Amino acid sequence: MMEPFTSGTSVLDALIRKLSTIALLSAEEKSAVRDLPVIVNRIGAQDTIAREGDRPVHCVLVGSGWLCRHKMTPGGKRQIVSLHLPGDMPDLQSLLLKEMDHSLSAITPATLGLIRHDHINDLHLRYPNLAKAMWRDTLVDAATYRDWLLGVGRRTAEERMAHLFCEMYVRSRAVGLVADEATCDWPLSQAEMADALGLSLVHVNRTLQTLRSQSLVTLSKGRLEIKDWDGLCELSGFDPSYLHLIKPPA
Amino acid sequence: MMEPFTSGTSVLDALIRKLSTIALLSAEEKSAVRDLPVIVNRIGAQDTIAREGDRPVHCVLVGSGWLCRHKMTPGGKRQIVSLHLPGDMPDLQSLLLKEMDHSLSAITPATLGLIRHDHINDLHLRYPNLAKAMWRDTLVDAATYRDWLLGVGRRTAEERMAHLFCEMYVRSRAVGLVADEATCDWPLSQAEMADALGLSLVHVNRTLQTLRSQSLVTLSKGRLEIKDWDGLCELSGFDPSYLHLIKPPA
DNA sequence: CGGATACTTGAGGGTTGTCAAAATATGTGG
DNA sequence: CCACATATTTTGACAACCCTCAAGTATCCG
Repeated sequence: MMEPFTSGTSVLDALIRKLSTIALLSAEEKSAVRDLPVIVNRIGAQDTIAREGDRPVHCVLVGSGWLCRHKMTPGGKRQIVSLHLPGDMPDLQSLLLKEMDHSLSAITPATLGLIRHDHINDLHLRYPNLAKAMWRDTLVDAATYRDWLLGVGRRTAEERMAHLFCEMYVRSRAVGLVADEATCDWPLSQAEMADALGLSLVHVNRTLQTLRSQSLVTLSKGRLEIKDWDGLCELSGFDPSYLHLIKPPA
Repeated sequence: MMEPFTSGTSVLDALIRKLSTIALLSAEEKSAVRDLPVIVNRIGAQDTIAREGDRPVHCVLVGSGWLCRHKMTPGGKRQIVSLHLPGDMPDLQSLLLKEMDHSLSAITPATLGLIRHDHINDLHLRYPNLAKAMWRDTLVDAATYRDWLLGVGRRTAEERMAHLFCEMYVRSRAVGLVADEATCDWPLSQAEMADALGLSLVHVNRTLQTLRSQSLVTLSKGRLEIKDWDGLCELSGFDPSYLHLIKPPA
């Protein structure tokens, strides 16, 4: 499923594919992205890439695998604040926010492209439209936070979980990770889902069972299968406009 | 407390003051901001400035008063996702995200400066450093969302409320709205606090009483008085680094 | 095959929500 | 400046959703 990258080209292709879901790029801009100097790195599941307080000098580009950003309370309770798929640059903000206010870790084994800040800054000077595309990417991130806030604050456990399934499925499909029509990767353990949804592990397990019993989804062997898309959307109130995709899902 | 603005100069001064809390601006850049064409507008408490689905052509700059961004579930439950003080540009993202994915409303009567998108774009072309400052502003916004997510997901009602008091007090002070040492404006009704904290109105009332009974804060006549700053920080686990202020609070 | 991880189930309790109504504050027109 | 209407805060009672603790079962992986 995840073939190794021998050079940086394919991780950069993932970036181009991702940016193309939210902005129009010219051929010249695409080739400028492909020419970025990038260091390819592989990391294991659960490895941490950057911690709260760090001052990264690279931006991380996801080539394969899922990543998450998370924060902890002083009491040790963890909240996952975002999930990241291939093509995402989960710490683009470190370009301008020097000190990490959260941590970045791998959910699965992952291939990363490390791109030095100065190379990105240089790219932005030469291609202002790419700077805009990346700014827009951080704004879509923020829009996603807003939606998660609405979920954690005002949606029931069932609605919230259904909504997360909808979001990750649509995002996976947007970047070409959905081959077979109604399934996508789902590498999150129930404990990780709990941290992303602001629920306890036990309650995640029970909520999942009720979704299964309504024949909305199944989850097994790291795959999510959506059995009733309309039902899921109906239940969760999912509306993809907050993802600001250029080509809205069908 | 809120004197009227006869021209756009003072609303733009608020913007300069705000941007200066998160970025260094040269004298030339400041005067370029002051020269922005701006339409000054006054609105009443609870008025809505932009709704989900709108496509604004202006950015809104807060001159005086508090604003909030909010979203609703299909079932009609509301979540306030951010609060905005004078100097903030709460819908800067509309420059690049054409369609609003949330609504923007006034908490109090407010003075607004409306700045056309093309004027801001033009400013960014001429002063790339100002573009960076504004991008940084949107990233601090995102950092604040992350913290609110941690709060709604993993903090108790008491911790969450105490944390909000800490945040708004520090932000008020950063932009010069704290004269007298331990108080600031607090125009939120308990119903609005409920929507911001992801709690019910009744529970907000009871949580507030326990904070009061611990002599941590008092709230009356639209003012917040902090009686025990260290206690509040201790209880809520407040750490202002997520606000990314250039000059951290004392 | 064995140990670790992940998932599942049960029981009971606590934080928070809902409903309803009373008390207080706020605002406005006469 | 008062009187009344309205909004806001407060209180009580009860229920629900979700959490914690604890233990058992399945699954993965070397």
